[in-house]
Amino acid sequence: MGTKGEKKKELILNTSRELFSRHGFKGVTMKDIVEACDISRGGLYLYFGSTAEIFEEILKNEPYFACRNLRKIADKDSSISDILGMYLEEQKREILNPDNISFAKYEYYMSERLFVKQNFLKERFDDEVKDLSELIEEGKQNGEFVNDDSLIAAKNILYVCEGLKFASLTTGVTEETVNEQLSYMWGGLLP
Amino acid sequence: MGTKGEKKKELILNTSRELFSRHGFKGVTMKDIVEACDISRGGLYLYFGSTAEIFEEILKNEPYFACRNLRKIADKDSSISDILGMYLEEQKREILNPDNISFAKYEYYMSERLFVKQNFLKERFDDEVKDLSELIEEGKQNGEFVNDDSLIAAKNILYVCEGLKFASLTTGVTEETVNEQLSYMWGGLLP
Amino acid sequence: MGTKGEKKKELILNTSRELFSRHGFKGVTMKDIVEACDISRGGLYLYFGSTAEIFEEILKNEPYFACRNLRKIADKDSSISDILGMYLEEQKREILNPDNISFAKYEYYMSERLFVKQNFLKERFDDEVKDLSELIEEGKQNGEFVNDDSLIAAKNILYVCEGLKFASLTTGVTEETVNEQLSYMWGGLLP
Amino acid sequence: MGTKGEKKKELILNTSRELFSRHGFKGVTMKDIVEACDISRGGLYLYFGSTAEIFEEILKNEPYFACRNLRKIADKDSSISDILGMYLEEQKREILNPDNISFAKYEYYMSERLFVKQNFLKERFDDEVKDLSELIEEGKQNGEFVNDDSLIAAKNILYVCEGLKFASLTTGVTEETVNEQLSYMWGGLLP
DNA sequence: CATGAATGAGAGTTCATTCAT
DNA sequence: GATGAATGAACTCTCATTCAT
Repeated sequence: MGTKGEKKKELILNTSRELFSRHGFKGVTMKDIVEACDISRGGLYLYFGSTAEIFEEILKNEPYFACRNLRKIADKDSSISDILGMYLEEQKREILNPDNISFAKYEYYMSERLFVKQNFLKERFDDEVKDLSELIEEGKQNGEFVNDDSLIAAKNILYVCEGLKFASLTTGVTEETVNEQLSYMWGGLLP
Repeated sequence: MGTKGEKKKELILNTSRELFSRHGFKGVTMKDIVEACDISRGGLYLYFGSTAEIFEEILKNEPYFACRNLRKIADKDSSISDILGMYLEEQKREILNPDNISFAKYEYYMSERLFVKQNFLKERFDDEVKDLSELIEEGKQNGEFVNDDSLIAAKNILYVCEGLKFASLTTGVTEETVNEQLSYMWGGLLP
Repeated sequence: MGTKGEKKKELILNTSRELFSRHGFKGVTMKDIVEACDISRGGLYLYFGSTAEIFEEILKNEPYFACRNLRKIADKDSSISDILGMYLEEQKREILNPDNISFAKYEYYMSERLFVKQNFLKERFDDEVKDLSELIEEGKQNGEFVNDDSLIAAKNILYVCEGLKFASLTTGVTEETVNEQLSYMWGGLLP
Repeated sequence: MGTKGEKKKELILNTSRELFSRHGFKGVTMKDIVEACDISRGGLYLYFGSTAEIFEEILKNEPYFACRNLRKIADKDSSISDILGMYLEEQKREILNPDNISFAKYEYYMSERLFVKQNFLKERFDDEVKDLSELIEEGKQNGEFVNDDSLIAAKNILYVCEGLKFASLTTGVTEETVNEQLSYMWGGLLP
């Protein structure tokens, strides 16, 4: 169990996550958080000094790496294709639903100009590439997939998804377009 | 020659572009622009009603490297592959040397996401898709390329490039990574 | 025919009257007038220095005194009751339709604190009282009306109408209420 | 005793009332109030969001002299006529000695006319009509008064008084005029 | 620890008024 | 005369942040 202080911190983080997902990073003020949490202004400042601080904390706590997690929850007898299919389904969901903290995340890194060689986003991305490429490699080993370089293929999938996510925010994408693209990538892996 | 009003507008746009490049979209206020342009508060409002309005105007004026233009400047005896190669070279250049205002652009679309739907970005993107798919289709007709659906392939190229551009600003990408991805896409088109 | 200058002045006054009727006195700015007249800012200032100046000019030009005018346009064989009936009809119309310059007029005198012994409004009101009382007196002479003091009766009618006009702006009045009140006053005059 | 917040609110209302009385409704800005109260800009907004809000609150707090109250303080053996007489005396007093804030009140309702519909003024007026008509009805029952419809008669009295109050601020009214009108209305009730 | 009233800097916006052309 | 771009003062409103209780 957590102390009272930990519980309040928890409350702040959970509530703020909801707000950031809905309104983006810059769209949430300390005042908004105070009101949504129904705590006092001073109370919030006891735990966090700014929205950026809260946001960073949220990002650290984010359960990331859908690919690795997927393998854990997948049935014993799921094929690699099954797992990749589930992964792409999840990506599709994220692309089509813009009320997602990942957009606030991008916004945050854009506006704060936190472009550093080894930043948080990069770590996550690299992890994701690694695990996805291992998945594909495995599929290649057991004959499900055919491709030259699993690492490049994995990156390709992630870049396309990234591009689609951005497009979904700017120009909009239809579900059909997403399906087409996912199928196209899929086609590049099959024999 | 431009009228006095046009010159003032020009001044505002150029100065603002500089500011947005340096401080991002949300980092620039109407007041900042007024001061940087050394004009009066009211004077600015004669031309633009908000930073968003100014920013959109700047984006509209940004030169972009259309596929269509390439065909015009290409040699008579260039093959379709040559032209596509040039196009991808240009994309690579853009990915690896992002203009400073690109930061602000992504930031803008991330944070303003609820307000944009039918915009000029979409138009531009659709044009680009159309031209690129026609190019690929032509390559298919004359046997240079092999692919099922030129439209989907064109979109794929553009989404990957978008993903790479975005990544270049957030996580960073090496030239090698860009090369790999462009080759990978290229591979998907060849017989 | 008027000179060019007089025509422009005319244009300004007519257009402004429309605006004041719709938006009240304080609801109209010099800018509004400039735009509605489609003239230049400087042009307006050549003729009038402020909205108050324009408004005063409009009030001066107002064709007032409905009672006296009514008698002129009434049929030869109209009875006094007929004329009074028409007069009250007109009052009713003004009470129920708040898009009327008379409200702007009150607003103006309220906000400008132009309460002077012998002001414009007082003159008009006194004229109205005089003519209306003469009308009633005439009705009394020819046996249509019965009342003690025509002057007091005339004032009564005007004060009730004033009260109703104000109520129409603040609490609202139904047509039924207006009818009741007009009938009630009418009843006080009949034998 | 009042809480600290209530005291501050009190301070704001009292100070604003003074300002509105002196400068009218439109003549007072939030800034003026802030300065007069010697509080911070933000501090004022904690309590009220606009001058209109403050003004409405002031009007709500204004004591008014209800017919109902009169009956309570009247002698046991006062006749209905006595009570009505007292009521009209009070009205006369109000007409001839308008509070300074009355200017602002009329100005407010004149200029804000589009935004008000169901408001407390209406409630108050309706209450007053009800009580006054009951009084008259009672007088009719016991033979003191003779009239067709007590409700209409009550409204008539109130509209005349309203008209007189308004006139007292714009064109001015003499005590004699008020007396005449009150007598005239009185005459309409007597047998 | 916790509160929430209070602060004050600063952003946005409007408009009367001027003045070079 | 006529124009309309330009000015700048003034006002509204919001928020991060502090601090007495």
